[in-house]
Amino acid sequence: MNKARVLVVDDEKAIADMVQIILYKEGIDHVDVCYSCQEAEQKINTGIYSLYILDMMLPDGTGEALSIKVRRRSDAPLFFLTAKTSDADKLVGFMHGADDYITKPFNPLELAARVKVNLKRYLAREQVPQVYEFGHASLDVASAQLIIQGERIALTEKQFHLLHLFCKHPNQVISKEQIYEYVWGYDDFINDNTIMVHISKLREKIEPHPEKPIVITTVRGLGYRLNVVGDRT
Amino acid sequence: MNKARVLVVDDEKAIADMVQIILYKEGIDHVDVCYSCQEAEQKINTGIYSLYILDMMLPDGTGEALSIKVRRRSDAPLFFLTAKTSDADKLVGFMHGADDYITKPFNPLELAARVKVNLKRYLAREQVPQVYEFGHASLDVASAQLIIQGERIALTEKQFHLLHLFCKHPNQVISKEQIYEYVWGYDDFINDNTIMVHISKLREKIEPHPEKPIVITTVRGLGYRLNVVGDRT
DNA sequence: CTTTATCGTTAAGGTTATGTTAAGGTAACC
DNA sequence: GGTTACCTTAACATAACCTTAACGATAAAG
Repeated sequence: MNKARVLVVDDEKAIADMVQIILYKEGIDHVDVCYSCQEAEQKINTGIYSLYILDMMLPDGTGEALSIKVRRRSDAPLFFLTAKTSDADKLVGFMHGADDYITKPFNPLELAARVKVNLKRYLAREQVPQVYEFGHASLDVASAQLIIQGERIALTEKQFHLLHLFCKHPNQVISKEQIYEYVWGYDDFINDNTIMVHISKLREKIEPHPEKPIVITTVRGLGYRLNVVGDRT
Repeated sequence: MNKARVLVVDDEKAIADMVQIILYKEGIDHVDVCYSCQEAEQKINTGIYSLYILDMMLPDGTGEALSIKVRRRSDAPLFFLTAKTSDADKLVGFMHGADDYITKPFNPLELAARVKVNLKRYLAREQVPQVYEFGHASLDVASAQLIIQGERIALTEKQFHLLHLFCKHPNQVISKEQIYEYVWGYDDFINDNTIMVHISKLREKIEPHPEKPIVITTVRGLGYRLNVVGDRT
């Protein structure tokens, strides 16, 4: 939700700013506001937004006209803001292009709830399968499998958790205490050696030459490190 | 839109029937109506609906409880009907599971518009396959039958839901908790072993060599996985 | 209303993969 | 060269899993 970007267009500054504040309180940091169609069109053309809130009546155009431009750039959810006086017949037409509509004056909590529902649904759709790349291999988290040259290799539970931990913190030295805490949990004490054995078994699967590890290297006295070249964390 | 099926649950017969008529006028022919949770649960479990409209307060339960059961079977849009007196704080919580909420008394045109918007979006993205293919077999969802080399094999209810869950998330490790939640639900506690027995019986039907499973493989300590690509474990 | 069949669950016994331990070995650092 | 930290192999114990069979509930058939 935090990476979502919302555009609010309303010529009444008080309302536009209020919407911004409401959404900000809901943890949506990027809320852009503008007060005219002209301004709005430029921003719409960037296509970076995950949700649009458009007033129906603007001094230099209509929200409906704007919505058409939005739909050319994006299929993100689109809300209309409308005065309560507008007759209901119109709303059916408006809803054709919109995902929701809010009548003024509106309940801030309702607005927030509707925005969040739509954002969640929209953002969920673009979630990609989580795959970490490192060196010549990659880890498919969903299936708990290693992928090396297209071949899928099974991992045991401990091996998977171990590798998953490394993938979450690439190029970082991870101490045995951290490993122990993440993979085994707080309660039990286990032998140092247990970790080493598991590292060893893991290296058999991911290292081209397990006797000379380059993917997971040991850092004496500190821990282990997963080496990733093109690191995008 | 004509193939859409909508379920309306409200103990006030007048309202439920009115909703049915409104939607009928909009060209939605299949609108099922029921007046209690008990009735509703049976219909929900069929999972055939493309949209749900649930009253919050029912004589034998809450709409929220029903929504949980809906979400186990379907990700179709879900509306809440609520009395206007309900304070707005609650609505935020309710909206977590819902896609929209309507306050009574409601504007028929608004209801129709909201339903159509959500149906359109859902049906457009849906393309829920009626038949899932995996390995040498496939699952026909409509008839709850396995198809192996043209031969149709019956599945029991639990076997079907189990396999359906796997088909929805191919190549993903599914934990016993997830299986339990989807197939059995929150209410009861069941033995781990129950799941194993059902997996076993399912394997008898779909595996070429049940003693050496390749379609549904177990991932020790994590769960089970349906393998749809030609990979071995 | 009784019988039959089906299905889901439980219990028991067997199997195996997996994590751990222990022991001998190797590389790094002073 | 001695000490420390780490690596690897193989054996072992066991938790996790699989299967069979029996039981009880529920629905269908007689």
